[in-house]
Amino acid sequence: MPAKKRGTTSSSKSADFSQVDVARLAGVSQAAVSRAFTPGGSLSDDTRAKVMAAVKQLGYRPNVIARSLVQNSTNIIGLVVKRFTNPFYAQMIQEFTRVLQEQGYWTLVFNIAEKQEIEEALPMALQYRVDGLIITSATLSSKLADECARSGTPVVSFNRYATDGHSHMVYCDNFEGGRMVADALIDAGHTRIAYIAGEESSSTNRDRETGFVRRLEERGHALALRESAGEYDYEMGYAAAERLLLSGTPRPDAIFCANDLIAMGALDLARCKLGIKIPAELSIIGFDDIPAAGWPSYELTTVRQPFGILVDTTIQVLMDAIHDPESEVIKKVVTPTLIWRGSSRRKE
Amino acid sequence: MPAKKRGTTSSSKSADFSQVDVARLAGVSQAAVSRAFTPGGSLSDDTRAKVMAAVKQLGYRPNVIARSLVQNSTNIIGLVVKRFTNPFYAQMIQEFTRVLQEQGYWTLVFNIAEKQEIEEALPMALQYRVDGLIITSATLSSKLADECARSGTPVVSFNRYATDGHSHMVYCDNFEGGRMVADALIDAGHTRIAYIAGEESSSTNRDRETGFVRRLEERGHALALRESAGEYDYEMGYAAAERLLLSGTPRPDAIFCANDLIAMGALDLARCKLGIKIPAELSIIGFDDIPAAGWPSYELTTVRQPFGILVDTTIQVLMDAIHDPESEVIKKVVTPTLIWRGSSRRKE
DNA sequence: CGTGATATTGTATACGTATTCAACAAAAAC
DNA sequence: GTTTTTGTTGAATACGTATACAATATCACG
Repeated sequence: MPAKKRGTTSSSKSADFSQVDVARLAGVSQAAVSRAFTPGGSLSDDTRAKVMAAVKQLGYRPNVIARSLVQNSTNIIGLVVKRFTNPFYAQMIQEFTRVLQEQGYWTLVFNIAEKQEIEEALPMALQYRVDGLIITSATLSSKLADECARSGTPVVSFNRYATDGHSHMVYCDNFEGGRMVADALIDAGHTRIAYIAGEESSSTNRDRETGFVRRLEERGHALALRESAGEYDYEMGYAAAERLLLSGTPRPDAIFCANDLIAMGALDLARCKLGIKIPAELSIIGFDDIPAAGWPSYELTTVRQPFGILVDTTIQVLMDAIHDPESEVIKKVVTPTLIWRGSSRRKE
Repeated sequence: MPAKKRGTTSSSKSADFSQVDVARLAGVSQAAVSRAFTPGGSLSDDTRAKVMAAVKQLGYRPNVIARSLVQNSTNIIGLVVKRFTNPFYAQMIQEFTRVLQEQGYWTLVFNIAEKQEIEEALPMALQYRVDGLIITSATLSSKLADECARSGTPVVSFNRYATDGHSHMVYCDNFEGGRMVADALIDAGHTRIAYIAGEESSSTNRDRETGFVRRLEERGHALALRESAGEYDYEMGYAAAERLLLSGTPRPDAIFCANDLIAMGALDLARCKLGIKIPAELSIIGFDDIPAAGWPSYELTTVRQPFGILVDTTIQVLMDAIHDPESEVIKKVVTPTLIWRGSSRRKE
């Protein structure tokens, strides 16, 4: 049992040892103990050994919070995510935490449901003095962006535009992805082409749709039908497809869906509930290339977001910004790839 | 531009204001500013107003790190997860961060790949002085558990046993879940029953399998075949099912898979590659009830882990432990439910 | 007006670390 | 042998906050 207790309230945590305790036991100064834990700290092998012996004997562990206070750097990155049922984002968190850890950073997750909740979560992240922020599925208000800039906290917007003048950006070329799908469907001979939107207010949806529709028009086609899922999830995609396919108008022969989950919902509805042959009677194309898109039950043609590259790039940009706070706004665009699978007809 | 700069190195962050700055501007003491941010702090309306005016003018934001240092409490919970491709765990993180936020806590994620990495990650969590720890998909070595206990950091093991004498536990009754599946398959008239294991070393796999096999034996049946996926993911399940179904021995008429992802892999292999009719020729049952299990393309019969309850219970246990550090080890077992769907035959 | 209770405020200190500065010792250079 | 360089060390201070304690000011009540 530790020889010393601190704190008076019963709810306080048990005693931890400080560098002072270690120093006393080792017969050196507190500064020496600190230097023993500082890479490149000036310390003789002799005292270092004495310190380490005392450290081991006490089971001392440095207090990162105290270090963060004096060094004004926490080694923590704030990751703001919108509530995700989408495997794409689950995979993202997975990947972000992993790569950040490799670089010696830890991830504090802020989970926001409503768009407006970011107004509360982000100030909290700043209060924790995170070294940097990654924002997915949300856009910073200019007021928030200013606060980040003022506190010197670099921000990278992931898969979103940011026009605030401070945030860096890394995103997939959604516009180009939409164009690819338009070309693919026209080339395959489709004539009644539909689109199912995801979350209407998201820039990803806007860009995918705009690229898609523009390219259709460039090649003399028009969008035959449009429906909105409202969210990027399976159930909403299923329901939207139902509205689309039972609307009474002539059935489309191809649907481009704003993401894979929506596409899988649409595919299941068409195939399982309406008995439509995929792709003979209806082509369906998604966006993201989540793992399930490649499963034999779906064989979903889709636009692959190279998320390994996206994540790595995002973290690289963030690291650069942390080490050079004065740098200009960086903007990296990653090009997606069309992955041909069995849910869409090929060129004849 | 802030009137004052701190730090000397070029890489230091921009100036933030401290309570001292606010106090000077408001013409009060630093303590008064602190009290203005302390709920129930003794302060007159007059000075409070002066403080708040200065706060607003400067754009002051409290430094949670400094507060954590003096209060010896960070309001951060460490969440240790094993690298997850499994949607079940993605959903968990989602849910944990959400509920913890509702309770005023933030989540620091530690992502470990290899079992042994926890030996590095966990001390780090302790260095950050987290108020509590939730451990999923891993077991604490007794050495680590001791360190947590010594530092007074409560630990809840999620869906794992912990015999270290300190960790609390919340888990689903996997043993009972296995029994349910055995009963369901026997009642439906199956005679050649197989099992595909997940990660062999996990207690979840062991319990599901043991419950399953024991119950089979109790009712006079034996396990006809056994194969191991090795991991809890789709690809491994697909491959394991291939080995199982092409092994040359008479084909099983039912397979219980250690989780849904494995089951979906097995189902896709059987149906799409081998052309086996599900459930007429082969019943498949999974475990977890992930969202995709209910999709019309799979209609997977499965054992539902009530993960909302699991998460809520875990956090409740953790909160209790934080507020009463001297409490005995708590162990909560949640009972799963069998969800009947189309991938398995019903009783005749 | 006096007295005690109460509310408000400031001073001083603590939390655990990193780091500057000066002191000193040892070694190297001459 | 002296001077210069280099390497080690401790004392002192700073980081930004919370809080115990003492010192007031305010008020109620007689």
